[in-house]
Amino acid sequence: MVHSLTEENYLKAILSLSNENGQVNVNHLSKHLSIKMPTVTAMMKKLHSKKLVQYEAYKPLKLTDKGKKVAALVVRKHRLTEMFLVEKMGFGWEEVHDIAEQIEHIQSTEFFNKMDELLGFPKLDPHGSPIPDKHGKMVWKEYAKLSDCKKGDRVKLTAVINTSEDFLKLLNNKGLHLGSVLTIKAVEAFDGSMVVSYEKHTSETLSQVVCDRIRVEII
Amino acid sequence: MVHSLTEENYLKAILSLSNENGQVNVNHLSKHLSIKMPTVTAMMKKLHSKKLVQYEAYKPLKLTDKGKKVAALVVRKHRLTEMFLVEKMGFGWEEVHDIAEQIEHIQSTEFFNKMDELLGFPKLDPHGSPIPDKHGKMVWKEYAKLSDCKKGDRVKLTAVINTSEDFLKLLNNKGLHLGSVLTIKAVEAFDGSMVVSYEKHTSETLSQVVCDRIRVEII
DNA sequence: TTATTTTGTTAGATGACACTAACAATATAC
DNA sequence: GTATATTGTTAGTGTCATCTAACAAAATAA
Ligand SMILES: [Mn+2]
Ligand SMILES: [Mn+2]
Ligand SMILES: [Mn+2]
Ligand SMILES: [Mn+2]
Repeated sequence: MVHSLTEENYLKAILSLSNENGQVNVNHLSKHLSIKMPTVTAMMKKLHSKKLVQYEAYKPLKLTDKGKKVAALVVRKHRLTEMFLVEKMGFGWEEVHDIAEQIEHIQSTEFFNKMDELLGFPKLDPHGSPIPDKHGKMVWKEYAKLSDCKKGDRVKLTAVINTSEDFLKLLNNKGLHLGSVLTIKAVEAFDGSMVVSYEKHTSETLSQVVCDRIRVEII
Repeated sequence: MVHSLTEENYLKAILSLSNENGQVNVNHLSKHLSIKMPTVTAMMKKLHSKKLVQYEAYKPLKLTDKGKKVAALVVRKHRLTEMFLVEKMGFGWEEVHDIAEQIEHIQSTEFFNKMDELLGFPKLDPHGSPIPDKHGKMVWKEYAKLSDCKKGDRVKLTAVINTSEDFLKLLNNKGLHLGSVLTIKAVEAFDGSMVVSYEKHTSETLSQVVCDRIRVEII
């Protein structure tokens, strides 16, 4: 069966909210999608009747296995697209999310399989997030938040948890990218900001909001 | 202003019908799009109110200059996409139309400009049709129909007027492609079929329906 | 020139997806 | 444990793009 662009966006949103927050309710979803709650409720009933979502009034939302798979396959198309745009078309990692948000709804398995092949079957997208396989299987390697690290830690930047243009441009401006190796020189108790050094940068300050969205491997 | 996918498809259809048939009426459009006439009438009123189509009840349909430009820019996106799929992604010319039909509606000028650049600003798509420029300007070089040629003519295949998978597979099966140089050995008066030779093929028969859809340059 | 066929319009309905207003249930604060 | 705030549902509307049924105009044939 094929699903509408709208349905795909709802399913993807539920998957991503449940990955980051655990529970998902109508209100979260409503805010995340900028769609009013009554509309969300109506769509949940529809997706429930299609057996994509477990929905009971006033209870938290859950994807069924079927719904999880559909959502993961949309995520696959999104992340393959972002990778293709960066690796094969020369876009910056800060430019690709909005385009991928549209292309993820193209209906053509050959198109995405060709991307996959041309990219050499990548495991991660340009922001360090895992690309689900053809069956919707996704392996999330558990990384640490930069904001949870301590003074003196040496860490490698492995993923970013926000793909907005503004956030990624900030990282570009500071010369930070996936693979950057940082040393934490100080953690400010007052505002949670960190002073770090990496490559040619001997002392850069990152605010807590920024550190919260950066994932690292401690090395 | 931005136009819906549906509106874009109507505008493109009017442009392409007026290029091939001269006049366009509600009935043609209805058949071309497989959409019932009352729906087409309603959309013509809407596009008229947006000043994209000149519409008066019972009169033939005409694009305004504004409508022509919008339509041509959709055609540009379609043809750039087809070219990109063939040249950069390794698809066959028979596989790309349906994918391009979807991707032509992606909203991102940078995406299509990047394609254009990576392709080296091509003038023609994989089927020999001209790619409109950024302003919607399209130059149609006037080619002859193969079916209008005479016995003894030597011609170069320059374009195909149908991009259905079945038609292009037939050409693939006969080893015909853009650039093939054919010699017309016979024209059958009975059914309009032609016997031609080219490359390693000393004698192939092409039916009139096929010859009608092939454009050539006489050399 | 009248009859028939083809083409086009109007009217009314539907499904998908959004909204606001009003009310109801659940969670939190006092 | 009641009061308040938050979250969620129901009911009723609206827009977009589609449809069918019925009728009307224009083109074609007899
Ligand atoms: Mn993204
Ligand atoms: Mn999307
Ligand atoms: Mn095409
Ligand atoms: Mn299209």
